[in-house]
Amino acid sequence: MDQIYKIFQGKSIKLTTQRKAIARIFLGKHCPPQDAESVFKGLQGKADKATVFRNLEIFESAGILRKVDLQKDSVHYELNANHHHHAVCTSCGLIEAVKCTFRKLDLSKFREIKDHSMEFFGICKSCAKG
Amino acid sequence: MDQIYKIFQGKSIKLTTQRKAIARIFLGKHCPPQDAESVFKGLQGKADKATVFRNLEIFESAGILRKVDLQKDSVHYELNANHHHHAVCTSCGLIEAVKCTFRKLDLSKFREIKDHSMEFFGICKSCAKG
DNA sequence: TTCTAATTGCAAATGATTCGCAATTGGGAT
DNA sequence: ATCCCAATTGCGAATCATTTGCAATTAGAA
Repeated sequence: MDQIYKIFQGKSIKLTTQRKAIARIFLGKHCPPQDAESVFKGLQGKADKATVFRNLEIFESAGILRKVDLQKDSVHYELNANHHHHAVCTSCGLIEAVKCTFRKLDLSKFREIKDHSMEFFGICKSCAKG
Repeated sequence: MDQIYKIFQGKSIKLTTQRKAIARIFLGKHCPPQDAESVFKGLQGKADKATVFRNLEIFESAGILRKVDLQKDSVHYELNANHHHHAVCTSCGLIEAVKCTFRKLDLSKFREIKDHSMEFFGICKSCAKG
């Protein structure tokens, strides 16, 4: 549980009960990327939805969470640790974690790359059978 | 100009004036990824915005366009040809095309990968100077 | 414990995208 | 070339994710 406090260490963010509850959700084992709606539901009334949106953004700025783009209608976030990517089944939504195979690239117009996304879309074995 | 007709060849999509106008935009030289709003503006009244949304989706299903995720608030599309990726300047929005450096990966739960995204976010040289 | 700036909840505002439906139109059949 | 009809369009209203204003609450420093 003090994993939660560790997360906020050194960040100038007040430790509100809402924030602890939100962090707790992302700290769950194998927690898949979450959007505001799913976090809000997971909170079962422990925080307002606007508060969830506000904090997802704050957590991202603080480096606690990172944005994940799964080509869904809403923005997803996950813990910013154990850098990896995702394969998403476009049929059932299943998400599998994927190692990063990113190689150096040379860009003529850029000074510095700070982040990158790399997601894969396809059909999982289970849906392929159906 | 008949490049436009070639695009629709073999697809069961009616060649409306609106669709030709939309296609023409994407066929422009070095056309960066466009969202519905920018396409709509580019059309200067030649099509309704709902028509733009509908056709971007139809074009994508037909394999004419592909979705690009630039971590902006709206969905962007570009011509589905010359497979490549993007580097986006998070300060000024500049987009540079990037070669695909995607390597094989092994997925345990997937039968088949149909598509992938890989975008880079950073600061361009011009913004770094400012 | 007190104080104050940060944070929250609520409700209203935005902005992107979608939908319903009547009017229009492309393109095959005649 | 003309007719016909399903596909497509324009318009406006609806939806959905996300943001914002503001008064009430609260964490944490003094």
